[in-house]
Amino acid sequence: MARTAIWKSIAESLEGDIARGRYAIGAKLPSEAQLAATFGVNRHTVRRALSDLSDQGLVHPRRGAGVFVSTQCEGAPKADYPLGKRVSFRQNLRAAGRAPSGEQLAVTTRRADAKEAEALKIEVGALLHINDSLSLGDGEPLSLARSCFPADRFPTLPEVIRETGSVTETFLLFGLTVYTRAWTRITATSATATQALHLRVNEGDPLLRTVSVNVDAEGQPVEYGSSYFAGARIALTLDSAPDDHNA
Amino acid sequence: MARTAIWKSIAESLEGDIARGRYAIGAKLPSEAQLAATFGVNRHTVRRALSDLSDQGLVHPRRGAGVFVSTQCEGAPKADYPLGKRVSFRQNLRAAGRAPSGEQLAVTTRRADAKEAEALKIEVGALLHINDSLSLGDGEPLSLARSCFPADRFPTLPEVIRETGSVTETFLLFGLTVYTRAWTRITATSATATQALHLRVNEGDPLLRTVSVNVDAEGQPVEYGSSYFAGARIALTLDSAPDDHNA
DNA sequence: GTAAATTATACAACTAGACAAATGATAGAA
DNA sequence: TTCTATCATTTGTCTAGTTGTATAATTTAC
Repeated sequence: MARTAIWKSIAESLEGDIARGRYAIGAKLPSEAQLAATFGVNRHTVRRALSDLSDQGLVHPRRGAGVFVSTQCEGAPKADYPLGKRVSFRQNLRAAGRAPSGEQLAVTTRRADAKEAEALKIEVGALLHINDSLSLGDGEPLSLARSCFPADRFPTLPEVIRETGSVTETFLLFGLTVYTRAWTRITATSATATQALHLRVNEGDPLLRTVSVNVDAEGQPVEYGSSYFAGARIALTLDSAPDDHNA
Repeated sequence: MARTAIWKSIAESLEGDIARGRYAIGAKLPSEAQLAATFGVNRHTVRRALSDLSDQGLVHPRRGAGVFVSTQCEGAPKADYPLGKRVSFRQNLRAAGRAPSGEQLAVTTRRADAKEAEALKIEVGALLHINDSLSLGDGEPLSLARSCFPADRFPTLPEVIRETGSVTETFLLFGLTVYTRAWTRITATSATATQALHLRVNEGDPLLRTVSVNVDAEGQPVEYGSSYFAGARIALTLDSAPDDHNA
């Protein structure tokens, strides 16, 4: 009788509910057990349907927590992220037509190791402020970033960045209006379990890793940053027009 | 295929931080709640990780006080991120498909699809010469490159490039001495079976993909290229020194 | 009859929330 | 100063709920 599979009709039903706004973006669907009860089927059948929605990118499950709506329609295109001399995450995203937002993960202070010291041209063991954050575009996690700042130059940075939540604004409050990217290194890596969790991708999925240093007008390093981008959602772009695409 | 447990990934991360000296001996780790927030997991999952470190003797918890580092971990060297060779972006450009050590894979001619036509600013269906090549450094495969050229501008390109094996030289023979990169897009992908074979990596390993267009002095596109770099062996670097082309 | 779809069961991994127990800091009183 | 009470923070423990995975039995479609 059922010429269409049960799971498929369930998937379509849920898909309709999501598209119709019955479940808002970010909302939690009823548990698999509940759905199974209301549809009158086995939990695995519901899981098959949810797996389909998950493949489409409509929902995103979190073990132990539930299944959450990620977007109302599928197939969002990759966001272009220009790497120029002046890089502002928020500006870049707005230019790409996506609403930027950020999530502060941790602000810590510790001593610099050799690599960090070299990049920032400070002494090994000098104090660093470190800001870990997750950046989102349209609610989708795009990049996981760690920025290191020399503490002697930005002594009160932890409080400031906790308030502003933005590196650009923080620099502004320290009177640093002009800074440019000195260099960037780009590599490809695989997502670790925790990275995958934050970026909402699967473990082992390809990530873009950028490591970069920003310098002020005098060429003094002010930020040493390392970011992981979800490879499926972001394309880094280089316009090698010698110009500054700026404001 | 059992994924690595989240708690294990967290344990490894903390272990690395301790080994790297981020947390000194006797230092107090962030509270379980803080760690849970920064890792984006439940406190119990962090506790599972800490319990592992505690079993290893790396840390010791004190109720009401915190978790403290007991010893520096000597085992588990935990290679940071093997960035591999550092190849300057310009070198990569020269090397991409035109290094003398490169290996010619195939030269074909066919009609342009929509994307290629747009990139090269030619008609869809116009003839293209396509050069597939593999470039090596120190005998290691570094990148797998495909370059597309408009056939009407370089009619005899297949023979020429087969002889020279170099795009730069080929351009030279066509009287094209000055050309610059118009733009580059960088994404992360997973290696397919055939790509893995050529690049001598494992299927599914992360790759860097660059797509770019070279233009002549008049801004006319002359080459549309796409390269796959072995993510573990290559780091693309961007020096945003004031735009000097060439050395 | 066979293969696919669905059900059934069990357990592992993770989340959520609540509460108890120990600690560290502060303020006030003797 | 010294002691004490208090409070916020932190680890320890417990219960319950949710998703992930593995195995096997049963029904359904062809």
